[in-house]
Amino acid sequence: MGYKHNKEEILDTGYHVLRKNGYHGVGINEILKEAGIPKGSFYNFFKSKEDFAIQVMEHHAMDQGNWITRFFEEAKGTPINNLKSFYETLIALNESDAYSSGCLINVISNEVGRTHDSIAHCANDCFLGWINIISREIKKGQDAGEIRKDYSALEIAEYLHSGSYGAFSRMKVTRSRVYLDIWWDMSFTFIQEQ
Amino acid sequence: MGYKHNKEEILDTGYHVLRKNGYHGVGINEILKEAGIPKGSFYNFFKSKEDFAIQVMEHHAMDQGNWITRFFEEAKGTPINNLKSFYETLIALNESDAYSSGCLINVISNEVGRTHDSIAHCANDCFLGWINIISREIKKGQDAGEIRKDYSALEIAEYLHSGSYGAFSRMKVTRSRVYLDIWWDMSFTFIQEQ
DNA sequence: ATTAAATTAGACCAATTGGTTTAAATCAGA
DNA sequence: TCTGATTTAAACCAATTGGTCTAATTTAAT
Repeated sequence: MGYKHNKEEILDTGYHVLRKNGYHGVGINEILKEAGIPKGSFYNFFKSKEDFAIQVMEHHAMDQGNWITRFFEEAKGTPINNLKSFYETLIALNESDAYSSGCLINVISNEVGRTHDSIAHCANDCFLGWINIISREIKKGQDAGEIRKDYSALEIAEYLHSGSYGAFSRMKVTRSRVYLDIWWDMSFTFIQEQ
Repeated sequence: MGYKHNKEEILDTGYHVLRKNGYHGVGINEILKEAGIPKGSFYNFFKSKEDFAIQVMEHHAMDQGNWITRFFEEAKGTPINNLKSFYETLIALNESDAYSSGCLINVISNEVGRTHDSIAHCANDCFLGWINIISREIKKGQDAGEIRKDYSALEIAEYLHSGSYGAFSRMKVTRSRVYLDIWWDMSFTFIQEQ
């Protein structure tokens, strides 16, 4: 049967609350209330708030990583078209909260990346995981002659990652996807084989 | 003679402290201690912490805007080379704190852009100011035949802004400029006239 | 020199912070 | 069914949070 509460659901609540409020923007008590668990359970599962945040990040990174992998597995188009629709989907996902939140890892790492080494390190690991998956599809695009080869697949993946994250940050202050769309259009023009 | 303390020096301290710790990562008392002013003076100058943060952001945006303007005025090269050395300088500026902080406006807006509308709005205004200055140099580059013309100067400026900010976020979690360098190299390859 | 406004100083406040503690309840395995 | 570990529950803690308040001091203008 198991106990009343389990880590997964606390991590899930944590994802939503931290993404919206950031790390210092929300207290443990509010997370507890939101998740409907007592404080004793929380400190039974997590040794500190920082530990909690890291586990939330890792959990989300895994979920998201699986989602990206599946996306490319199931995608029916050519590599560059799959990449285009991947980012289009990623952008569209932000409509649900009026383009106000952005990526959990980006929010947290920008906030406390300087003061919490372990969180900065964890964030980078999360990013690298996603970037590696995406770079494989880029490699396919290069092999198919769709994507330019003067930069490596990994470099292009890093480049797309940086670009999209900057545009996501801009999305957050404008509450609109227009800069993401500019980024998307220009990026895919730039990386295609001439 | 004026009173003992003035707003400028409090705003200056605020810039450094907020850039390092974020908005919720530092309390007013610590800012007060750092700036060496009593609480009464603070609430005489600023009506709230949020008001303070906004004024810090605006003050920094103006300083930085003047610096960018002067940079291009004094730059001796062709437009695209001026832009290259501008971003190179911007990146190099982050060596002093081991690439751990990044841009104040980016940090604050990512942290509380969702929960503090006025801060999000202010951040966007700050960005637009800088982007406009940069886009004028891009326009010169287009007129000189150095920069591609299939996107407007403003679009390219927005694109460079997003890209660099994403790379700055990555800088923060890796404590290194490598992704900024990748971004720099690729971006200038992409935007140059073919 | 007088005055009113601005500034300085810091004690004070209720609310909240992350975290600890203790005890009861619940579980899986022998 | 007994046992030891895990989980639940919430009272409790010192420290800190953003902010208020009052009084003293300093300033610039009259």
